[in-house]
Amino acid sequence: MDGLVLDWFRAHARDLPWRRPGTTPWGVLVSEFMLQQTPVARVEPIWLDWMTRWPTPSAFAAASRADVLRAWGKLGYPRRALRLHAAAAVIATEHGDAVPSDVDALEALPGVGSYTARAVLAFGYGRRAPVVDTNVRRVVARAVHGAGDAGPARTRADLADVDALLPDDDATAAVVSAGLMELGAVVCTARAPRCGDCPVIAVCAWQAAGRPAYDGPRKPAQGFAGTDRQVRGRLLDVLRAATDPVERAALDAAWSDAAQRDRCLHSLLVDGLAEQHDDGRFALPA
DNA sequence: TAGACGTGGTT
DNA sequence: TAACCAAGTCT
Repeated sequence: MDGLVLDWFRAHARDLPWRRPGTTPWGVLVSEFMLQQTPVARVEPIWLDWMTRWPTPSAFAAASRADVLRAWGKLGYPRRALRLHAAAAVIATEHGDAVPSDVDALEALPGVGSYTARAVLAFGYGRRAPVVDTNVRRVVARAVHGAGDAGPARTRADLADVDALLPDDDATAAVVSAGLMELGAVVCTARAPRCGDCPVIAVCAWQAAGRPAYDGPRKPAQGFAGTDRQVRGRLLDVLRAATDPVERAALDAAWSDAAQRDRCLHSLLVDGLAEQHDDGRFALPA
């Protein structure tokens, strides 16, 4: 299966900015942070701007958190921006401004988990590493296990499944990893897989089984309207848009439920996404 | 370990 | 239209 994925990817890979020659491991790390739970189309312009502005970890670490959060814009989950900022500081001071190239050092960085660490190894350093994201888990669930979808993560088993698909050679394995993700992203999609365009259809266990429907547990629907996440987003939007610290009244206007608003404002302060000045006004953190 | 954590496009 | 989905991590 790896050979099929390899040939298909070489012929059909999307031209994404962070895949272009010359992208540094730092550029890859930035892209992976931004792509956590966020679609490619929304990441592209922000990533381009980011790399021009902050081409190295140390350059980025020197920026203020307010500048970082404004540059992050409405990418979502802004705590990722803060974690990337903290990770850059560690890289600059403890790793000589070079993104680590071993799993343990990478996973020790804030905001870097099992997926991101291996993605950096594979796409930043051309190394053989089982890269397991939601796309790859779906591809493996179908093509290897014949299931309709992936179901809950089985971390160790997922890593082993993907590891078994990778060729020995580092450079080739890295491309296969990119190919498996690409396959899940553009062909073996969650809702309406384009099996007619699939390079592994001849060896796909799901296809062979007659494409049975997924029968495992469904992840609970994640609401948004009315949640603290929405309120935090509203409050942060006010702070991002303001050039000067804002009065509490400006934040009060962003959400009518006072108790929820206060709770969310407090949580933003605790998370380091906002701060209160001595005069009582609020702003993005310095 | 289940749930929190942003945002917006698609079906 | 409401629900689903998008290159996860942390607690």
